[in-house]
Amino acid sequence: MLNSFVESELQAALINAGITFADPIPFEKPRQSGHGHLSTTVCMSLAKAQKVNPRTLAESVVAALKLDSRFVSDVQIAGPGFINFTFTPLAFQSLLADMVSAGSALGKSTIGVGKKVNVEYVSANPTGPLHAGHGRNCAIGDSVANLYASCGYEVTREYYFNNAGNQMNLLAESISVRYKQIENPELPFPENGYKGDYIIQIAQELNSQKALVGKSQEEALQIGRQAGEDWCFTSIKKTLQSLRISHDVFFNEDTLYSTGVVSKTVEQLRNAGLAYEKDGATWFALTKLGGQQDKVIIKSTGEPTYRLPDIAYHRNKLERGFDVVVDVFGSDHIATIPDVLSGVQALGLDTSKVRVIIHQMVTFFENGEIVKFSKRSGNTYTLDDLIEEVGVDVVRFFFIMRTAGTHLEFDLNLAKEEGDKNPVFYLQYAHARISSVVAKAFDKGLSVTETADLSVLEHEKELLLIDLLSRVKHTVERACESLEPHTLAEYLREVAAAYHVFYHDCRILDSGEELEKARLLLAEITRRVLNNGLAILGVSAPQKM
RNA sequence: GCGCCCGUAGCUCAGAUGGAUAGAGCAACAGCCUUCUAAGCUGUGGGCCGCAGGUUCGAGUCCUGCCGGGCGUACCA
Repeated sequence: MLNSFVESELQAALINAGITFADPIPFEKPRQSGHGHLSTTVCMSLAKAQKVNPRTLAESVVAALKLDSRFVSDVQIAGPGFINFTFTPLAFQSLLADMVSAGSALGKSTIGVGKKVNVEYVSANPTGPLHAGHGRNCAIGDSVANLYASCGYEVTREYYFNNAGNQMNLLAESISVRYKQIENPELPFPENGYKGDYIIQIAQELNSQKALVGKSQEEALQIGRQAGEDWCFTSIKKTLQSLRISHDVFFNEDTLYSTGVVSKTVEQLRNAGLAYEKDGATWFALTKLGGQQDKVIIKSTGEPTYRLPDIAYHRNKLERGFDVVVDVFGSDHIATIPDVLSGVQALGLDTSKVRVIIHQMVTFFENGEIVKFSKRSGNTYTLDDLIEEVGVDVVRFFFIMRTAGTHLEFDLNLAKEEGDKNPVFYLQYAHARISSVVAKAFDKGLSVTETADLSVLEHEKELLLIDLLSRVKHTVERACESLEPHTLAEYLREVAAAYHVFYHDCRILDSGEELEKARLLLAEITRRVLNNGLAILGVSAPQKM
């Protein structure tokens, strides 16, 4: 980035002025072109502590500033105390040269090297196919995992497979009734049972295999339950596969019981005086930990509530030695997080390693109308349906392009539009355009030459593009650290826009022997940035469109 | 009631750690292809950044209180 030409010099100048400034120096890109290429507000933010006028401080800093005039052509103090820098084309060319020599490491960071991160996402209950709304969790989680990988972390992608608990009983019950209804259609279906057609399908399969013949009710439920779990697991995995998502670990909830982690956890909470019996249930004394109210962790029926296995599961993840443990949850799970973290902390584990992404819900719109989906009504709009309708690239991009904290309006009409209105195509088109030029250059015997003379790149649009491209690593790091993949999507849109402008104003092929090579290389670097970025978002980068 | 999230252009949304005249896409209007992909580019119009205080040299951004919407607030997950 352009910062690199002035950052250490500014530090030195500040020290020279008797000021030690531990934080990184704040830089920003001025909105107005008259304010140079880069700006710093460091004098304004330091002025108060130093009890000096910010402009005066800026003047003494600038006076002490020893900059390389090959790279920096102008330094101005402006407004209340901004220092604005203008750079020479050589500075930009040098940034581009760095990106060329970075090779396959372009846009990759090393901030996570040697660290292990676990990203848990999707984690939908195996009680049915993934529905369209699940797509947001899938896309966010997978992109975050990709971001961590791009930053050098060793990433474990994990799916918490909730195959124990009440909802599985309900699944078994639903299948069992559908099975019996084959003989006796009048039999009432459980009011809160899973009403989707897939339940009928599973029941019919069991029937055709005669799997329940001669079985007791209890055995039948068990078989139905397993059949349901298997069906859902297969269905979910298939959907994830078409979304280009592959988990390293499917963590089965029931192993928390079979390995005794759950009972051990209850025991520890009891010993710590944080669990007690009341009304036949076991309660978690959250009020002792600053919570609003105590919560049940084992029901009077003897079954645990979701909190207990969740605590045990987080304990398990932390004990596996991850430096960072990321959870991706929908906002409907928001209440559980503080409870679980309190529990984990009470067990003596370091919860500062846990980072939670909470995304808001998704509303699907079509023809200006809200489309309502109810998993249990049978009128299920599945993620498969959505993928089939709009394509994987659109699904992944639409779910990632907004900040997780806001409600997402998924415009199905826009998503289905295969043209300029659709924001995904804007990015892909830029990539395809570059690929096309590179291919065309190849046809005329010209290939991308990494040793091209970059000194011919002086056009304003070329410099703007280079400036933007040089921010790729920083953007990836920031998106990763803030767990906000949408900032990468936004960045890529800017890159595509800057390329389109460059492409429009600066002819590449036949622009002159040296210029042609240099511009072709610039285009290729842009292509790599787009390609890598799209890969992080799980979107394909087509050669042709 | 309480907790968390969100209120920015007609619509959908961006707005780095507080910075200079608040941005993009869509929609509307007007231009640009005998030349590398017009799925592109350029221009015009469009705003009490929910409201009211506060902190600050400076607030869309931080604090408080309202108003409006969402999600929670289970011996469901």
